[in-house]
Formats: sequence, structure tokens, C-alpha cells
Amino acid sequence: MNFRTAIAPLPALERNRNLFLSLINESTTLSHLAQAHAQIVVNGYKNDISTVTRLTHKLCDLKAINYARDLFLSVPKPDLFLFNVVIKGYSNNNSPRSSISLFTHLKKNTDLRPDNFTYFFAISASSGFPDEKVATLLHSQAIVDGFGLDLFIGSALVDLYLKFSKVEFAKKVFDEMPERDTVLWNTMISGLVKICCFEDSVLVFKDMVADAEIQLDSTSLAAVLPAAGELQQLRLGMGIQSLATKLGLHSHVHILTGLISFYSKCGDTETASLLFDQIDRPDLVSYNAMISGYTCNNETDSSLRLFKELLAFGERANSSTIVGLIPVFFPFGHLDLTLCIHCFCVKSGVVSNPAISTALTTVYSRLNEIELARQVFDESTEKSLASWNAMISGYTQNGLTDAAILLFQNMQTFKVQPNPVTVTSILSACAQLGALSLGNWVHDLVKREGFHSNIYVMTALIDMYAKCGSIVEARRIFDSMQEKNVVTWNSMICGYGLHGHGKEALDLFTKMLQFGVSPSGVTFLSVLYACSHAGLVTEGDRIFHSMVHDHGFEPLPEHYACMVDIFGRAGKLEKALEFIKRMPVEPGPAIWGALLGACMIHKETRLAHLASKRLFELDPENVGYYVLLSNIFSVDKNYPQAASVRQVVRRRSLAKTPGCTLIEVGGLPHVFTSGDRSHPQTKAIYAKLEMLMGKMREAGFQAETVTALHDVEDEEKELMVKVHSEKLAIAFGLISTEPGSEIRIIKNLRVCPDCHTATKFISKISGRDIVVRDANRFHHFKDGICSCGDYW
DNA sequence: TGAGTCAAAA
Repeated sequence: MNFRTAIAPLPALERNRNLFLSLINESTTLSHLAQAHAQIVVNGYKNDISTVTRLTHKLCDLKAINYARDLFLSVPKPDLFLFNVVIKGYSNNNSPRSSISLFTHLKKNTDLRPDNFTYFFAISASSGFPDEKVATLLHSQAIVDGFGLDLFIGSALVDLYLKFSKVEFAKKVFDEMPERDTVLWNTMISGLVKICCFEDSVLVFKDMVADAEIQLDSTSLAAVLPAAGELQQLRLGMGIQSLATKLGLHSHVHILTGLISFYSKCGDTETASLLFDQIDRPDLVSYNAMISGYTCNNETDSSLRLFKELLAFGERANSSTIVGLIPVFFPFGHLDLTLCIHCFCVKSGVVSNPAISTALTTVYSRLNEIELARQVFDESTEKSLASWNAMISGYTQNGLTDAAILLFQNMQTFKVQPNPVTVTSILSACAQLGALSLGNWVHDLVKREGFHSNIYVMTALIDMYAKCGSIVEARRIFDSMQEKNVVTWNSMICGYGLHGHGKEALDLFTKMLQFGVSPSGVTFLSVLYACSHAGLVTEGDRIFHSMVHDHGFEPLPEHYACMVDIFGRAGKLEKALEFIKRMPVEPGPAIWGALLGACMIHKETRLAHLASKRLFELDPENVGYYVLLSNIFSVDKNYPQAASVRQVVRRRSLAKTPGCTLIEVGGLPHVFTSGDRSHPQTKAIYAKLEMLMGKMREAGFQAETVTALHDVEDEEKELMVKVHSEKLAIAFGLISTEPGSEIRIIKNLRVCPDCHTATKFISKISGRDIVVRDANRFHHFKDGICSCGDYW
């Protein structure tokens, strides 16, 4: 009993009001609340605005939104306070539209003026809309009404814009705030982390640490820890840990859990489990972090042990536990066990949880069970953005680029807004497919949505432009990026390699080292690859040695294969063989394949037999080797042998991938196969081809027949190769694009020597630049010369 | 006199 009530009892009205208020506060169920409501009505308090407001609020908390609405409507003249409570109530009960309608009603039909609370609640509600349009509208109204600089509203806006991946908008709000409190900083950091802008979030965190005015709290540290883990920045994570100790937050359960996840992502489960033991009473989230930590590091026994321990404590596992546990099985390709977990999820009803269905989709696509992945995706009733992203990237990683793009378009008809993760996947699909016009469209989307500070997105754009033939545009983006990581550098170097620009690739590699960026295995592969395609033998040799001796890298089979390729393409076949013999590891199919490819270019039959013999032993399923070998016999005019190799292929019913070529005209893709007559303009295409062949022969063109697989007469062979898909695509390009414009085509296999020579002639005759992307690299044909130097 | 933002696993 407090002093005031002791000496002077409250007036009756106030005393009763307090009674009702505490009655409402203590209610934990709807029926308690209904009883309290009855008491209020009986005692004539049904028009007491503060009591009714408290009751309405509590009803909203208990999810009785319709009850709350009826109560609100029964009040003859609700004040701003009550409006605010109901606007928030709708927002918290999955009714953002009702929330915003009420806000509009308040502005239009009452003489009340919204205050900072009203705007705060309405802006929070606008996160339930498919895009940020409602939010920007409210934002501008808030500014007009003088609440633009309110810290709560500022934080809500930053949170919201980041949820819609509008990084630039969020930054603008953040920068324009006259004062920034801890919460505003935290909102910025955690929002960036949630949309995978890890680099950005770390930069903001560092700014926050540098700001002496601002106090860091456990939220700040917990927010940035996932970024440190994703970026595998061990020093940063340890820095955060010591900061936590300095601030006395080291036993805070959120921070310990974050650190467990961090160390697990860095591969250090030992430290993670030490931290786990430091938690007094680990909760479900901590268990899940540790379980998934063990799982990611393939310590499956520990995962399962901890899972059992969790159940033994009587804790119920939730969807995240399963999500963390499912991948236990896929490093071993244990499809049956994944199916088992799937069944368990179906039986216990958690399969409708979007996190679970997303995890299952991911696991199935990593097991290359793309149909099962799609089935789970289709059956999930509640699709989150993550579900869409998992399915799209599943398609992309399995090379099903058409399906990925189709699903991406489908997602947009469902009004699901793509985020940077979606964009990164879809750009990878464009890169694989060479779909430049879709790539351009996605680039516009990146600009529109403000994703251009996302390092993953920008790196994917570089890759896309490089693989779609626009190496200059790729470099422009590369140069425009302030923050680059090793993948960014790799993509650019690899792009130069694809285009045969060996010198540029080497220059960039040198620059990368000067910038202090540590090269990865992929970096060396890209540089070696570039050397190979540009015939830079000495440089390649030097880089390989530097990789082993200066950088301490253990070469992988693909590095060895690349070296064999460098020697082999340059015609130094004996040197290549010598290199293979000196390798400290047993040469695998990639290495012999590289040698065989080189033998093919240089028509070296003796070594080809050796290489192919090894290949048949190591990789009997791969058709490519049979084709190469058969071609080599054909070169020697040893047709019976060539035929017998082809028979092996037929007997084992190994199918050769049919060659096809894609060309985009007017933003539409046209695909041609060899001898194709299905195109609506077939007649004109073949006529153009006839005309070209005539002019080419006049200019001295002779058909190269080496790769024609059949031992028929030369003249007949000429007829067969001249309708290769690339020739059809080029002919179509010539008749359907502006004179003088560049022609770009994409071939799924390596371009054959005949088409290569023919394209050189065509580029000269037609005065067109022709860019050909084949399975290995780019060829830029100009004025009768190819950028590859006939060397591919 | 009844209302408010950010945080750990997936």
C-alpha cells in the first residue's frame, strides 16, 4: 500500500478504475478478460476511455482481434490513443490492410491528427505488404507532419526498408537522423545481416564501435556475430568476444549462442562446445546452434548425441532443430535417411513449417533429387522468400537454368519481392545460359531495388556479364565496387580467361596481390586457365610454382589438369606427359582428359591412345572421350577403328550430347540444332547460308571435315557439317539484325574446327563482329580473325 | 489515463 492511498483514499471513480485495470492486467485467458469486461459494463465503466483502451490492448495481445474491433466500434468517440492501440492491434494480428485502412480513416474522417505513435504503428504495419510502396507513402506523410526525425520512427523505417532490401533507402534514413541511439545502430546492423549484406553490416558495426558517444549492448554484438561467421572472419569474431568480456556481457546467453554459431562456421567446434558448456541452462536455441554447428562440420555423432540429450531434458525439438539436423545425412548422400526425416516431419505435421520445407528442398536439391525438392516446394502451403530462393538456387546449381528462370517469373506473379539472394541465383542462371537480355533486366532491378552495395549481387553481375560476352561491362562494374572480396577478384580474372585475355588476367592477379587480397585455390585455377587460353606457357609455369612454393597451396587435380592443358594446347605434348609422370599424386580423369584434348588439337595419335586407354579405365561412362578418340582415328583415316569406337558408344547406349546453339534476337532466344528446319524462317536462313558458302569458297574456304564422325566421302561430309547449329544461328543473326551490329551466339559444346574457320570467313565477308561462347571459352571474330588465335 | 523500435539457432 503506498503512502497516498494510506492517508487519502482515492476517489471512487479512480479506485474502481485501478481495480479494473489490474483485473485486465492479470487476465491470462480470453474468458478472464470476458469476465472483466462484464464487470466493467455492469459497473457503468463501458465508456471510460482508459479502461476500454487497456481492455482493447489486452484483447489484441490475446489475438482476439474481432472482439477488440467490436469493442472499439462500440466507443462513441474514440480518442487518438485508442486508435493507436487498434492500429497496432491489426498490425500484430496479420491484418496490415485493416491497420492501414484505419489509419486512413483516422486521417480522412476524424478531426484527430496522427502523432508519432500513430505513424510508428502504421509504418510497422506496412511491413506486411508485398513491397515498400505503402511504407514510402507513410514515410513522406510522417515527414510532412513533422515526425521524420523521430528516433522510433527512424528505427522502424530502417528496419522496414531493409526488410524490403532497400539498402539505399535505409542508409538515407539512418544518415539523416540528427541523433542516433543504440537501437537505431542495432536495427541497421541486424537488418543488413538478415538480408545477407554481411560486409556492409560489419562496416556499420565498426563505425558504431568507433563512435564514442554510443554505448554498445548485447544486441549490437549478437547482431553482428552472424556476419563474422558468414564471412569466416576469425579475428572479427574474436574481437567481438573480447568486447563482450570488456562490457561484462560474456555470459549473456544470446552472445554465447551467437559465438557457438560463429566458431562452428569457422570450423572450430571445439571452442563452440566449450562455450556451450559455459551456458548455465542452455535453451532450445542454444541447443539448435550447437547441433547445427556439429552438423555443418560433419560431426554427425555429436549432433545426434546432443539431439538425444535435448529430448532427454524433456525439451521439445522445434523446426529449427530439424533444420539443423537434416543436413547430417547429405554429406554422405544418404537419400534414404533424408526421406526418413521427411516422413517424420510429415507425420508430426511440422512439414508445413516454411523453415522445414525450405531445408528439405535444399537437401534434396543438393542430393540432385530435384524432383523431390520440387515436390516439397509445391506441397508447402506457406512459402517464405527463403523457400522460393532455395528452389531457384536448387535449379541453378543443378544446371536447370530454364526451370530456375521460369520459377523466378512465377514468383513475381505471386507478388513475392526478390531479395539479393534471389537475384544472385538468377544471375548465375543467366550466366550459365548466356541470357544477356534477362541479365540486363536483372541489372535494372538491382539498380531499382538498391542492391548495388551488396557484394554478392555485384560479383554475380560481373560473372553474368563476363559469361554473356560483355567483358567491358563486367570490368566497369568491377571497377565501380568499393568493397571486393576474393570471389569478386576471381570472377573478373576468370572472365578475362574466358575471353582469352591472358595479359589482363595476369595484370589483375598482380593487382590483387598488391591489394593484399589472399588468393584462393579458385584464383590460381582462373589465372592458370587464362594462361592456357592465351598460350602463356612460361607465365603459367611460373604461377604454378609460385602457388606451391610462395603461397603454400597443395595443388588439386584441377590445377594439375590445367597445367597439362597449358603445355598440351601449346603443342608441348611431351612436356605435358613428363609433367604428368612427375606429379606426386595419381593422375585422374581430368588430367588424362586434358592431354587427350590437346592431342586432338595437334593431331597426335600416339599419345592419344595412351591417354584414352587410361580414361576408359578410369571413367568408362564419359562419352566425350569416346568422341575424341573416334575423331583421332578419323584423322588418321583409320575409319574401321573409328567405327568400332562409336560402336562401343552405341552398345553401352551412351548418348552424345546433341549440339545446339542459341541466339537472342529482339530479347527472344532462338535455339538451333544441327540440320534444324523447325524455325519459321528456315527457308531464308538456308538461302543465306548457301549464299555465304558460295562467297566463302570464292575467298578460299575449304571445309574441315575432321570432326564429322562418319567415314563418308569428303563431299558428303561437307554437306553434313555445313548445317551445324552455329552456322544456322549465325545465318539467322545476319538476316534478322541491323547490318553492322554485333552477333552473339552460344554453343553448348566446343565449337568445331570447320565452324570456327567458317565463322572467320563470315565475319570478314559480312563485316560483322561475331562473338561465340562455346563450352569452354569465348571467341571474338572480327575481320577474318579470331581472338583465340586458333587455339582452343 | 490507456500505446512504441533492435538481439542468439534455421
